[in-house]
This record gives sequence, C-alpha cells and structure tokens, in this order.
Amino acid sequence: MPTSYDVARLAGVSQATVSRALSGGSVSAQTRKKILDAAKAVGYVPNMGARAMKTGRVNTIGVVVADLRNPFYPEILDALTCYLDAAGQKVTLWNSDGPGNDAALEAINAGSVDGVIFTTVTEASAPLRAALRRHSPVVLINRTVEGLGCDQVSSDNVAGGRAVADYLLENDHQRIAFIGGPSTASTARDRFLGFSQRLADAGAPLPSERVLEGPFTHDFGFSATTRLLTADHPPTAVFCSNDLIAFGALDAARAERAVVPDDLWIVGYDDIAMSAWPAFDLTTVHQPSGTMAEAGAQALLDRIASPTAPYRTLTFRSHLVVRGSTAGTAPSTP
Amino acid sequence: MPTSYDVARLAGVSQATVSRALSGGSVSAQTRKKILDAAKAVGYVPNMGARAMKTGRVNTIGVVVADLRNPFYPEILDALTCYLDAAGQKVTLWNSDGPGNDAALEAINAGSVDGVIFTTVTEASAPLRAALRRHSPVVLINRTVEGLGCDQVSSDNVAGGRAVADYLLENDHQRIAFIGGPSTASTARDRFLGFSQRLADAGAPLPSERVLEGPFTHDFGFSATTRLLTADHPPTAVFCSNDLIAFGALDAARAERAVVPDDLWIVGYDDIAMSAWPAFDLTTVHQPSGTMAEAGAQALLDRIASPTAPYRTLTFRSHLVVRGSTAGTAPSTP
DNA sequence: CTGAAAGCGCTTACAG
DNA sequence: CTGAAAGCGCTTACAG
Repeated sequence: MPTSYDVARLAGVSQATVSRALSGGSVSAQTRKKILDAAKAVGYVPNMGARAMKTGRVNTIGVVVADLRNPFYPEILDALTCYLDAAGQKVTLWNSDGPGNDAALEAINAGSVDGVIFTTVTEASAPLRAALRRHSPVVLINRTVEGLGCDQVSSDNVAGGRAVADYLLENDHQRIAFIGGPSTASTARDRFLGFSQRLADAGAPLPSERVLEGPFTHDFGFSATTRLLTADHPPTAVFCSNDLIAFGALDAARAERAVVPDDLWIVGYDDIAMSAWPAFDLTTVHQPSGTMAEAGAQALLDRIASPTAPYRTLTFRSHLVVRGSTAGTAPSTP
Repeated sequence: MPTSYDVARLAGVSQATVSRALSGGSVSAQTRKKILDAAKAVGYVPNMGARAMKTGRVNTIGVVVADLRNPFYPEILDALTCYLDAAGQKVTLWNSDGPGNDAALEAINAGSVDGVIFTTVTEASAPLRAALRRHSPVVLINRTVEGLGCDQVSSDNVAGGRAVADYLLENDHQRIAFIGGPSTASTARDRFLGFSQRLADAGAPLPSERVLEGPFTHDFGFSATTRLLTADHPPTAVFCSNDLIAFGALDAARAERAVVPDDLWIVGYDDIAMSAWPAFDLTTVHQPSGTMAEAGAQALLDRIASPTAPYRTLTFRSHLVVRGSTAGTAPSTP
C-alpha cells in the first residue's frame, strides 16, 4: 500500500503537508490539488491504524447481538448499521450470548472500537462494571439493567404489558395465560410485570399453571401453547412476550384445531414486520425499534465525545396494534 | 489506558520483554509470571492499532450484506460471525446494496480489515476489479460473478431450479409460473435458468406472462401471485425463487381462496428455518447456508495467508425438501 | 502556508 | 534469556 510519503514525493511536498491536505488542515488551493492528484494517481488511502494511534479514535463502534434468528434483532441491526454508516463509523459485530460480551469490552481497551452497544444484556458482568467505572463508552439498547451507571435505551415494557392486560380485561376474558421469555431478560420481566400486576389489580390474578417461561422462540411458543390447550381448562387468551413465541402459539392453535380468535386470542410483542403478514395477522405491541436503535447509536456517539457526562435513560412509548389474531375493539385507554 | 511501558516498569523489565512475554516469544518462566501479574494488575491490553502497524494484520474481516430483513442473510451472518469469532477474527459489517460495497474495499486499503466477504454481489464494480488486480483478499458467498478472478462459494442454483422443474413435471402440472428475484442477482438468474430450460426441454416452455420478476420480498410474492391467480388461466403451480417470495405467494393464495396445495402448489428456495413452521410448511430447495458461510470464511482466511494462490470456486449441492405446500411425491431423481 | 521533528504503542531483528 | 533501538504510518504542535 502507498503511504503519505509516496504521495509527498510525487507531489513534491513534505509528508506533513500531505497529511494536512487530506485531513482538512490549511493548505493552499494549488498545493491541495497537486496532492489530491498524486494521491489518486498512486491509489493512496490513509492508514487507519496509524491515524488512530495519533488521534486515539478508530471511528468504529462495537455492537453485540444475540439470536440473529429472531427477526427483531436484524431490524435493530439494520437501523444501527445505517445510522452509524451515515455518521462515518464502522461497525464491529459480536454475536453471542454471555461471554462474547466481554470480548467487546476488551476491544475498547485494545483500541479496536471506540465504544460498544449491547442489545441483549442480561446482567452487569464484572468486566462491564469495571468498564463503566473507567468511563468506557457503553450503551444498552432494548434490554436494560436497573440502576446501572450507563446510557440505556428501551421502550416502556411495563406499560406495554399493562396495555395488553387492559385489552383482554375489557373484552371479558376469564382464562388468560402468559407465555414469557427468560426472566434473565429485562424485557420479559417487565412485560410480565405490567401484565400480571394489572390482572391482579383487576381481581383476576394469573394462576401459576397459566404462566410458562422459556426461550424467545417459535418452538417454545408452540410447545407451551400445545400444553395450555390440552390442559383441563384451556385459556381463551394468551399473551406471548414476543412475536416469535406468538407465531409458535398460532401454529399450535391451528394444530389443535383451535380457531384464532374465536377459541383463542393471541397477542405478541415487538411488532416485527412479519406480524403484519396475513399468515399471522398478529395483534401485538409495537415498539419503535428503528428509533430506539438510532437513539442508542447517537447516545453512544455523545458518550464517546463526553465520557463523564451524566448518563441518560431513554424510554420510548409503545402501543398495542390490533389485528386478526384477536377480535376485540382497541382498548379505550390507548 | 496502560501501555506496555507501564507493565514493564511495574514488572521491573524492559518494554521489549513485556511484548515478548505477551505475544509468545521466549521468556523465562519467572519473568513471564511477573509480567502477567503486572499486566493484570494495571489492566493492560495490547493496543491493536499499534500491533497492526508492525504486523500488517488487524485480524478483522469485513462482511457486506444487504437486506437483513430476508432471514436468509441473518442465517449466513450468524454462521459467519461464529466461525470467524472462533478463528480469533473480528467482524466489521457493512449493510448496503450497491455502493457500500466499495467502502468495504477501501477499508482493505486503509488497513481496517484484512479482507472482505461479499454475500450479495450483483456485478463486478470497477473498484472490485481494481482490488482483485491488487490481490486484495476478497471472497464472494451466495451470489457469484461469472469468470471473476476471486474465490467464490455458492450452491448449485441451476441444478436446484432443474430439480423443481422435474418435480412439477413428474406430477403432471400443465400451467406453471415462475416468480423470480431480480435478474441482477446470479442466484435468481441461475434458478430461473435451470427451471425454464428443463421445462422447455420437456416441451412445456414457460410462457412469458407466467414469468414475473421483482424483488426478493414477501410483498412482491403477494402481488405477483395475486396477479397470476386473477388472470384467465391461473397456474396450478408456482416456483418462487426464494422463500420470502413463496411466503407472500402463500398469503396471496389464501387471500384469493385458492387452497394450497389442492388448487396451487407453491415451491420456494433457500429452506430458511421459517419454511418448516406449520404456518408455511413450504416445499423448498435446501441450500447449506451455514456450511457455505463457513467455507467462505475459511477461503478468505486462506486467501489472506496466500494472496496469490489460484482462486477456487466452491459449489455446494442443494436438494428439494417436500412439505405441505405441494402434494406430490418426491422426485425420482433426487 | 509549509517543513522538520516528535511521538502514538507496539514488534522484531540485532547485540550481548 | 533480555535490552536498546529502529520503524510501522500517521498527526500535530513548533518554527520559519
């Protein structure tokens, strides 16, 4: 690869002037032209590693996702890469549950990335706490950790769960079930919390045999719903804590010859694009995943610029989207 | 961030010895221990940018994807990140149709990545050709470019299309349609090629009004199928050049009250995980996406190690998976 | 506006 | 086995 010295020689100037011309320093118009021509002629591109050593910035953001097979994450990742790309940042991707998180944190120390966005944090690991103590730029999107000293972006999962409870109550459901993701995920916990509390407040608490917890997958939605429908008093409505589980529930209902929504109402969470497909036509809680991703990306860029600024918690509003997997009118208190 | 000098001071050795101890050079056991202890004490992690300047390697691979909303790509990306992670490589992601490709190529010149994997190439851009002339490490996965001088990994899309034609012919379909992705994609072209040639060979060429081309989306599958079903002589079978289009076709068939498979057979391509869900139960052509991704990743690592080795073309076998969206027996020549 | 020089944090021959 | 020194390719005060 050609270096700035090669360009300097060809343009008949010093290497320092080449650097200035290419990184926006003050250079005379004709010198700049000579340099740009020479750079193009030799195919020069500044070496980012060398630049980073001086500037201390690599213009690269780390993103940690788990479970790309849940379409919710590709949607987040899509928004994230587009936004960061437009901001002139590269994106380094880690795909992992658990320990891979720490690799991303270490990459901050190694100067491979300027900061990290976590989309699926489950708890504050020791390395994460250490990184925050050091004011390493870290942002949590989607899942959050209560009281953790860093910027966090999510939607109001408690209110979302509550809205579903209100909706089912207003439509006179008596036997209601909940199929939830793992309680290690704050999203699953919060949705359950809002949902179950509102039901309890209304004097119709969820019996434990109608609360099933498992992974955020179609498989689990299918098996859990099959179990519910083949029990003695099958529910008339089930709230699934994400859309993937709800799709599994829909498939299970069909397999058990339960008509949706006549025999069983099914509600999901996330409103991923597929939910609107006729094959599912799923009533679900919409959260603004793209907006959340962008807000998180911007929060990280801000954090990198001001490592010791007070940290912020952004909570976006969510709302119920009523479709064919339920038959009721929309809730009166939206 | 602490540097190797900080560690050296604490351990009472020279900076050079620290570097040796941490990058596998020969150091006495007790010196190594002192150094590792000191490194841990100050939280030292070698700076990757500085290391890269000496070694010329950043241990980072660029991956270019487009259309993360097609679950096929997250499946590829998942396999890719897991494989490269295990190989000690970071992954830099570009998400773009078209021009973003060139950013990835430039990143090779800038020393930000050691090589690039393209998953959705449509043609050989001038920068791509220039990069290959320079022996920049580049691998094409999934979509290919005929005759391009680089490693390419795909599955046999022509044979896949042919297998679908055989299957439909053996089950006596007379009116057959094809809904294809954009002809800029080699996959769409090859699947159509194998399919249409085999039909023509059998004396039943596809009439042009039953060949529809558009994007690889559910929307397009839906609208195209609606058009086909509301025409004068609706087809009895439709081959969609990916699963997403086929899902749209299934939804359209239901909307038009055409029973699948009694009135209409639908066949997809890719065999993404969702195809097996009861909601779709789609007959489709399986391609080993995970294996292809791993082969492509390894090919790139090999290429980086040997930039001027002869380039290789890997073509994996595909096979028809018969499910409920068709009713026939599996083809006699698998 | 331009150039000479220092330094970012490593690795790696080269001596000892 | 260990240390002194050079150099990877930039950016950026500091002079002029």
